[in-house]
Amino acid sequence: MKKTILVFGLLILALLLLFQISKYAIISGDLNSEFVIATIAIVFFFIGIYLNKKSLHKQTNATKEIDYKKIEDLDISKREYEVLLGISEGLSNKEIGEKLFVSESTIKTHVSNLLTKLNAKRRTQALQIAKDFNII
Amino acid sequence: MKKTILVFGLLILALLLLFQISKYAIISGDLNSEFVIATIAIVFFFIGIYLNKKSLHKQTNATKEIDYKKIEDLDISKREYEVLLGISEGLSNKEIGEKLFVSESTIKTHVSNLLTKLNAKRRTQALQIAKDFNII
DNA sequence: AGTGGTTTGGTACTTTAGTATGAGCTATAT
DNA sequence: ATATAGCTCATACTAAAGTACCAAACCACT
Repeated sequence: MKKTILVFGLLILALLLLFQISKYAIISGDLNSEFVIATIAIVFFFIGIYLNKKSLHKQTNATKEIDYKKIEDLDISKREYEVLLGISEGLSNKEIGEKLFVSESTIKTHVSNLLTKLNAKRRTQALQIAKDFNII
Repeated sequence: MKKTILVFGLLILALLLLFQISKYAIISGDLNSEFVIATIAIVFFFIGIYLNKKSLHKQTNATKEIDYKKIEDLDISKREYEVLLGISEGLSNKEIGEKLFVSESTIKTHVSNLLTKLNAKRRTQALQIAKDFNII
């Protein structure tokens, strides 16, 4: 939000600056009006592209970004979240245990708690729910 | 490609038109130069936004589209693909069977064949691979 | 020093998942 | 007509996954 205001502020400043430049240029006859207008058109054309790319990028990223607040709301601990990531990579409990240097029993406990917190019956369902919540 | 050429052609035409309009407007003194320049700036600003939005939209859709050719390449049958979708919804074999009106045994067969074709050890891994291949 | 939350891990058990194999049934292409 | 491929289903089995319960160790906070 603050960035948007800043960008538009700079945009207005640039616009005013171009006004003055073009006025003097046309009056003094140093440059012809076509050239000034073409320059302005091109500059604003690319400003439009640039701003749009930024805002669209934010949107697409926003849907892909992880909702860390949701993870907290669901009361999922750091370790449980690591296990969830392991599941999303298609690993077995044993493999997740090896990756995190703990026993398979521990992973089972984490998975069981995760399923309760995500209100899922299976790990595949947990993945689906986690995706809906944008936490993976 | 053809559309791009058309759009840029129209863009150039619009530019030329604006040149003429602005020239006459400034010479005849009907409009002041600030107004003309501001109009041009705004018009091209929005043209930039519009064109960018279109091109970006195509890109984001392309990456999300399902690669049906890849499904064929992997030799995945229609029924097997339906089972894969069931898995991605987090359903159990039994639930997938109920959804497709076949027995759990049948689903097990399909799943087993799917895992072989996707070169996966588990259904969760199959999901991960299927996502990489853009087939779900 | 005690409390609460997290992490760890074990046992014992039930439930799913997955494999291997065989077999019957269709539609379709040769 | 007879392969061929896909879909169906069953049995019997092994391997994971998941539940329930318990308990110890740890860390941060008061």
